[in-house]
Amino acid sequence: MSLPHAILTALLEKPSSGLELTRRFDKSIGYFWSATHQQIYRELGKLEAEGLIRTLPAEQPARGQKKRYEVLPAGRAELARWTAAAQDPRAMRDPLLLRLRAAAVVGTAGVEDDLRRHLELHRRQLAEYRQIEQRDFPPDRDAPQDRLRHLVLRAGIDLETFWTQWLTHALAEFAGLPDAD
Amino acid sequence: MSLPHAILTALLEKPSSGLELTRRFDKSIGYFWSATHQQIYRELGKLEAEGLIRTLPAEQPARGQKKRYEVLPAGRAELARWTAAAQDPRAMRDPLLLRLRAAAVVGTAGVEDDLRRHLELHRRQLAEYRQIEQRDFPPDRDAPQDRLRHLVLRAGIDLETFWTQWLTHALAEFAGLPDAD
DNA sequence: GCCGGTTGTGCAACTAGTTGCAAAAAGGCT
DNA sequence: AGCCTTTTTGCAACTAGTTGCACAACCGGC
Repeated sequence: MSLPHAILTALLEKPSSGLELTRRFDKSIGYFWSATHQQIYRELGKLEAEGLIRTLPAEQPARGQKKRYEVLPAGRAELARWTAAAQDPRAMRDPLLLRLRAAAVVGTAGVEDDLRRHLELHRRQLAEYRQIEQRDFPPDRDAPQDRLRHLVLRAGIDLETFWTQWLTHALAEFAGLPDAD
Repeated sequence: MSLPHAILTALLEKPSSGLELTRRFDKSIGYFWSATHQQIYRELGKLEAEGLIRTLPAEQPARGQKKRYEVLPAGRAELARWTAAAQDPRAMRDPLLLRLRAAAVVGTAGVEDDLRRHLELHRRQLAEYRQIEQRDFPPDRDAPQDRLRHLVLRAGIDLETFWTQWLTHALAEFAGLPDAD
């Protein structure tokens, strides 16, 4: 039940059309909660039907026409409610770790290359986060909103750092393993 | 498409009934790929229909009767194929980080308590992993299977370590924030 | 010998997320 | 004006995961 709240957050940060939201879910918010444009359009429809958001009037509404949405008071209230409510951490599901478990049983052939590829991807993501940090969070700014957002970005940075380190370690381990069958 | 392969891996490690699998998905494999018993039973049916696993004969099959499954050669081949195939890392989705983004907009009321709760949960999980490490991976054992499984466990340990550190840092940050509204 | 809890299996209906495709509008080209 | 491409929105059908419940067997106590 997080997608609607991700959208409410994004719209509160800045009212947007479906496509603009889609773009923003490819970065920023999307780094922590990814979504495709179909999910977004469908959810926008639901949220509007529930009275949590509305389209900004302005232009005539027609197919292929930009519709900009903004959050209504009820939407903000719902987001505040959800934010304050306790939630259990979601169960982990990581295909890569699963694959290594499988490789322990059926052999490691082919895995190493993909580990290298993943390492490269995580390095890239880490570099991107670091760039954002430099751009958006210079040392002097510390309004509460900035500190919270910086905290979230920090989690991203530290997670990518973990993956690059772990993958490096894993590849070193593979180098010491007998040949894959 | 990972659940069937998680099950194949578990069954190769040890042939089991549906319930035994369910129990093992509450620990071990389940730490990296969680699944409910309904998912498991359904998938066992599919895998059997596809000829990747079969029930061990032995007892008479009846409702409420333990059925033990084992992996057939086709199943092992499919698992090897999947293990070797390249896969993209899955997009991140973390409700907690999303909540902090939302909190930056609608206020931090109520979040802090839940952060503390999460910290406690992650600490517990970390302690459990460490115990497993001590029990299953004494310093001298280093068969390739053990090294791979240890590597996976290490990822779990490092991830939980990251979360406890990050949550600790987050709570410290909260302490320095103006009062939540 | 049957009664009630536990064990083991499973169906049905639901929510969440993905994939493939298409249609309306806008803008450029000639 | 007519055509082509890109932008923006959206439907439909699918796969994956969750929730709630049901039903049979088995196991103990009385």
